[in-house]
This record gives sequence, C-alpha cells and structure tokens, in this order.
Amino acid sequence: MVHPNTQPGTDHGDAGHEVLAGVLQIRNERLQVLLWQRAQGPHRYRWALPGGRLAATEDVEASIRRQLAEKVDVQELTHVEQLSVFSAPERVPGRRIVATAFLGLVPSNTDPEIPADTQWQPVGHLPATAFDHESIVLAARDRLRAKLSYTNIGFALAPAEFTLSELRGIYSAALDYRVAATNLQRVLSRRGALQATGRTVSAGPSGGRPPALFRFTSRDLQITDPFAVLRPPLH
Amino acid sequence: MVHPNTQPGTDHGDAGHEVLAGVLQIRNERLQVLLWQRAQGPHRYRWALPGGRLAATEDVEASIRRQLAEKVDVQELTHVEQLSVFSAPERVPGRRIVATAFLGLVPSNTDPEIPADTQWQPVGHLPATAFDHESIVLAARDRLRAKLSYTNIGFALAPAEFTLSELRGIYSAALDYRVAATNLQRVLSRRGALQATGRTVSAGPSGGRPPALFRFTSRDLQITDPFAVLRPPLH
DNA sequence: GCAAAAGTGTTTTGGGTACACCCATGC
DNA sequence: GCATGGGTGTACCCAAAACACTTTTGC
Repeated sequence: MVHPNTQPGTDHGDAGHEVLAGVLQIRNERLQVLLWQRAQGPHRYRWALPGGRLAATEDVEASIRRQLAEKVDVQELTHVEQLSVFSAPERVPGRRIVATAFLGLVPSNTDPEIPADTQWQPVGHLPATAFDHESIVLAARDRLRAKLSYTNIGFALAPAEFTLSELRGIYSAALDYRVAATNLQRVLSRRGALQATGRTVSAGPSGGRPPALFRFTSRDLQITDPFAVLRPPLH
Repeated sequence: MVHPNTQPGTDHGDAGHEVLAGVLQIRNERLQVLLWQRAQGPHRYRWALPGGRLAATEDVEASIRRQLAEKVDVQELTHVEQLSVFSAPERVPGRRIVATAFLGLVPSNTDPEIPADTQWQPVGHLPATAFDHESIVLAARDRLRAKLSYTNIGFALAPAEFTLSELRGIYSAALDYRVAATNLQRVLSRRGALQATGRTVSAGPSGGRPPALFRFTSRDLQITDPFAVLRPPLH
C-alpha cells in the first residue's frame, strides 16, 4: 500500500475547498447570525454565510479569519473554532466544493460596520438560505449552546465588563431559556471563570441598587467543567 | 460580492483532499490504534493512518468508510465520526493536501483480518508516526474519552453482550483510570443505556459468582447526559 | 417611605463516588 | 467450609436549581 501523497491521483475529481463561518452575536436579546444576500447566480436573493476559497498558503482557520476581516473588524471577533466539513458532492451546483465550517463569535456591545448586502438575521427566524448554509448555522448554534454549559465561552459574547443582568440576558438569549442571574454568578464564580471588578455602575432611571461590574477571568477558551460525569477516582 | 462558486478561482492552488481515520479498539487491556508502515516515499518506515483520496462522487464519511473497508470488515466498524480538518499548507510534502480526520471504533471481541503492513499500536506508546498523524490519533483518543462520559458510545467498543467486568475493563483502558464496575452499572442503567439480558455466563476456573450478561439498549450514538451543567429550569 | 433592581444565604435535589455487605459458584 | 469474584444497599458529597431575604439605589 502506498500513501496517497506519493501517488498522483487520476480520478479524484479534485474538489475546490471553501471556508464558511456562522458568526453569532446577541442583538436585541436574540441570537443572530451574519448573512449576506446573493445578488446573482444560483440561489439568487437567498442568504449565504460569509467565507470564500481557501488560498494556497493559509490553513483553514487563517483563511476564515482573513475572509471575515472583510466583513467585521478583526478586533471584534472574540472567538473562532472549527465545526465540521460539509462535503456532499452536490452541495453547490457546478464544480464540486468541499466546505470547512466555523463558528465565530462577536461580543454583544459592538456593532461592526458591515457591507450593504450583509445583515444580522435571527437564528430562530432565518430567511431563505443558500445551499446547505442553514445546517451550518444550526451546527454553530448547537456548538455554542453546548459550550456555554461546560466552558467559559461566554467571554466571547459579552463585553469586556458587564453586569450580571446583562450576562444573564446573553445566556438566556443564546440558550433560549430563562437563566437565573443568581445561579449563573455562583456557577461561573465557583469555577473561577468570573471576577468582580470592584467597580459599579449607576442604577437605571427606575431606581434599584446599582449593579456591580464583572469580567471573565480569561478571554481564551477554557474548559471549566472537564468531566461532568464518570469522573476519575479521587485517590 | 459574489459567491466563490460563481467565480472560477485563479490563485487558489486547489488542494487535494484526503480522509484519514484513527480507528481505535481495546486490545490487551489497552487502547490501540490501527496503523500501517510506509514502505517508501517520504517518511519511509514511519507509521501512518489508513485513508486516502476523496473521490468525486462520495462525501467524506462515505469515503473513509470505503477506504477502511480495505482494512477491516465493515461489519466490525461500529462507529465513525468526523473529528476535524488538518490543513497546514506544509502538512505533507509535495502538492498540498487537506485532510478530514475521523474517529472509528471497533468492538473489543473482534480481531479483523488486516494487511501485512498494518498493525495495532498502543495509543499510549506510539511508534514514529508519519506527517501530522500523531495529532490525529490524539484527537481521536480525546474525543472518545469525552464521549464515554456523556454518551452511550461504549456500545461501539464493547461486544454485543458482555459482563460488567468486561465493560469496566474497556472503560478503564480507554480512560486510563480505574473505573468501578458498581458505579458504571448504576450510571449507565439510570440513563437507560444499559440492559440486563437475564442470561448469565459460567464462572471462571477460580470460582466466583457467575456474572450476568448485559447489552447496550441502543447501538446508535445517543447523548445520555445532554446538559451536565447550566440545565434549563424545570418549570 | 416605597418601589425597583441587585445580591446573598439557605434549602432542596439529583447524580455522582466510596464502601460495607450479601450472593453464587468452584473446589 | 472457604476462597473468589459478582451484585446490591447505603452513606456521603458536591454542584446545581429554587427561593426567601437583605441591600442599595431613585423618587
């Protein structure tokens, strides 16, 4: 047996390779995704994910970061991770293209400049999407929801500093169920993911105690709850 | 903006695409992976993962299943899932090749016929591996370990029917720590993943109570512990 | 004072580990 | 009987939800 690399293929029908990202943000208390509307070609007027062809000198993550830089300020992209490959032979018409899909996250306090054909669309109410892009959006949503539970990934959706009410709103919107601020604080604090800044912000117009400002301990992805079950023995 | 598909690329340096699998099995109380030894070319004599080029009419999962069929009986491959894309431009010498990596599992009671250049190697003691294949093996191992905790994936490593001691041995080898049979039974039973067959097997030569035979309720992957933490409210 | 929002203390619950003890077999 | 391994019952423990209650502001 010979490694494929040493044996120039004949009938591989070498596919092109593209990268696509479901970039998510909490806007107006809802989880939204960045889409652009196709002006031409197949699936005209349908909404598609940002991305494009993989270039010769970059790996897939560098590629999606480069291509997203045309859409949103790189500073604002707080987290990027690979989802999976979409490779059905007929997933796009014409020449075959294999896609590597990504999840991207933008914090809720930013409002990036985006091109005219591009808009944020609610994940719960997607418009007509192009190709297999809807499955990619749903995969991105599911990955985010899962990681909110066992990692500190909230840092990528929240501003650098925030009140617990704001954070509760973010988690509730992403998970689509009511998260209690009181328990959220305890869970994240116990795991060492959350820190009080000591500073506080003035109360709203309707009164109330002025909320304290918090921040995430780390702004890199960390698994905070590694073995939820089947944990190793203590000794 | 135009979708990449509608605009024939010029400088994409279209990469080839291969699929590779870390096929894991518990053998001799250890987690082992299927590797073949390169006889020529770059990385001669090093050990590589099974796989090969993606063909024009198949998606990546069909491709890896087809290519593994040359190595192990398809019947014996109880689980296949995608890991991630490895795409560093120089990951293999010569023409660029992007790889989609997979995890494959084979139950512990089978001993597939394998080609002469192919062997099972302990994941904990890998020989010199080719290209970036070691990272793929470790990714496969880590994915398996994580899923043992929150899914019923044990079904893919265990025979159709087994005693709890056998299952304990399988989990211990895969996780690399002592799993208690008594708790393993409770955890899997409570989740409805495990069933007693009612039948039992005769005791060993050194005596002892004859063990009962169990089976997994389902032989498809199911998430048995969806939200370990940050669970939705009950009402 | 009173309403409103933030934050803390305490109870309850559920699902894990740890471990003592009982069970069924070979010799 | 006795050694050996299998299986159950129970205690313990931790981390989550639920909720009552206190704190701090605006008016």
